[in-house]
Amino acid sequence: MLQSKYFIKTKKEASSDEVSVNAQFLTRGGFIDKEMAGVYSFLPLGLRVLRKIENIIREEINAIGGQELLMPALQPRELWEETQRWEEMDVLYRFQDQQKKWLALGPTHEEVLTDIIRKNINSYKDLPLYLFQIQTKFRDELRAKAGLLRGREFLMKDLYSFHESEEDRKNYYQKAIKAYKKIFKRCGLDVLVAEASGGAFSKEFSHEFQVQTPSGEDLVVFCPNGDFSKNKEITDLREGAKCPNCLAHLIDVKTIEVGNIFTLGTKFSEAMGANFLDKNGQKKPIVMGCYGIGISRIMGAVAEVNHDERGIIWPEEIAPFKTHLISITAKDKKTDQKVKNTTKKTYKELLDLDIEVLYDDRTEISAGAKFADSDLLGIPFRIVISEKTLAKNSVEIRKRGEEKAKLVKIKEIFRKLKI
RNA sequence: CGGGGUGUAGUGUAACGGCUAACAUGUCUGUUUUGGGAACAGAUGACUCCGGGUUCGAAUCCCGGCACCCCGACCA
Repeated sequence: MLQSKYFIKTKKEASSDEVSVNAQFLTRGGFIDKEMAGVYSFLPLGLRVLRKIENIIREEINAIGGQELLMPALQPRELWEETQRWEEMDVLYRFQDQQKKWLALGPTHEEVLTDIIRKNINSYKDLPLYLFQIQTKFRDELRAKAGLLRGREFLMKDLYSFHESEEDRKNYYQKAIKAYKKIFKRCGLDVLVAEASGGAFSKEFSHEFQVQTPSGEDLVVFCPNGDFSKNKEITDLREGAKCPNCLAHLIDVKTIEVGNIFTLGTKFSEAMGANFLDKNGQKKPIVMGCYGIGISRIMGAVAEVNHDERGIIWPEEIAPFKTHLISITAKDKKTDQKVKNTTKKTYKELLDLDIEVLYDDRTEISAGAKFADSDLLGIPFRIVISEKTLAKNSVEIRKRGEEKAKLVKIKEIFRKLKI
């Protein structure tokens, strides 16, 4: 991608009404654009990141049997009344259409999917079944805040599982935990898997996937040995208390919740009449589970956790590009032509090797400005080609986040980047 | 929803109740420059959030609204 043609407008200064780190860097880097409180556009650069996160999730959920579908955001009031949530859910966007019919904008999709299931599933032979979607959710938060961390409109992956028995559901729950761990690892996030309240759904605990960071809004108490981890809302234990399992001292940390998995049991299937016939011809409610991941929130969380004073440091798998190729103009025209030619050639070779590259081909921008932009964008590898490097028949490669750059032979970089 | 704060060119800031609302940055045109946000010259860009009021006179004071941010509550 040629940077001169690409829609990236970086900003030197952050807007004063955004305080959170993720909003500041994502806005300054031209990843997102704020439309109103808790509502953002994803600009081309930011969308690349979002899509990468999406694809990681898609791959891992497919790997545990998930089948992707897409449900409507626009939903009828009647469906929500079946589960009492039309009145109960405070964050539900409700509005009337031209014919004065009440509609909702989906904050979650248990109702819609349970409706689909009751219309289509009747037999134990169709179970288990795992359906998921990646879709924009709408929640009327009284206080949207912290950039992408708590929006009123945000991208989420929601997976729902349907089972014959509670036992089968529990097995799948464990599978989901494993898949989730993989997903977050690939996104470059270390997560704590914390027990939390089952909410309105269940007396059983749910599990939250929590990223540690001082800017988090949740509080998790955990054991450094890894055998205790709970959201503070369900425990009285605090920092310094002894771990009930190993007696080590517990630690309090602030966290951002990036995923949460719930036991639904038969709450929705009973309320909405989603039943199946078992082997003995007995009619039973379908046993359900649900599993969410905040995709846009992951993007924000990564920025919160992974940055320095100059900008974001994207983990490789979700970076908008793998390499940032920069050429620096030389004084002498002939030399400059040589620098440009070498850079162009390198650019083509990277493209041929399917290595995603953003080529800063802008000519009227100073070297310093290019470097500053590069640090702000946070692309994992920066390759600089200039008069200096060519004199040594080399190019410079630097990993974002590391201070020192290395001079390597041009051919070397392809080998290095292939890893 | 309770509490607090802030609204002035795209962005960041300034302006005693009183001249044509200033400076920086960005953007555009030229010249020059290119290893850490270069220099000069010129240009562009604001119904000072909206509505009312006080006043000879309001960006500035008062009232109402709206928007945004922060703390708390809330968070399938």
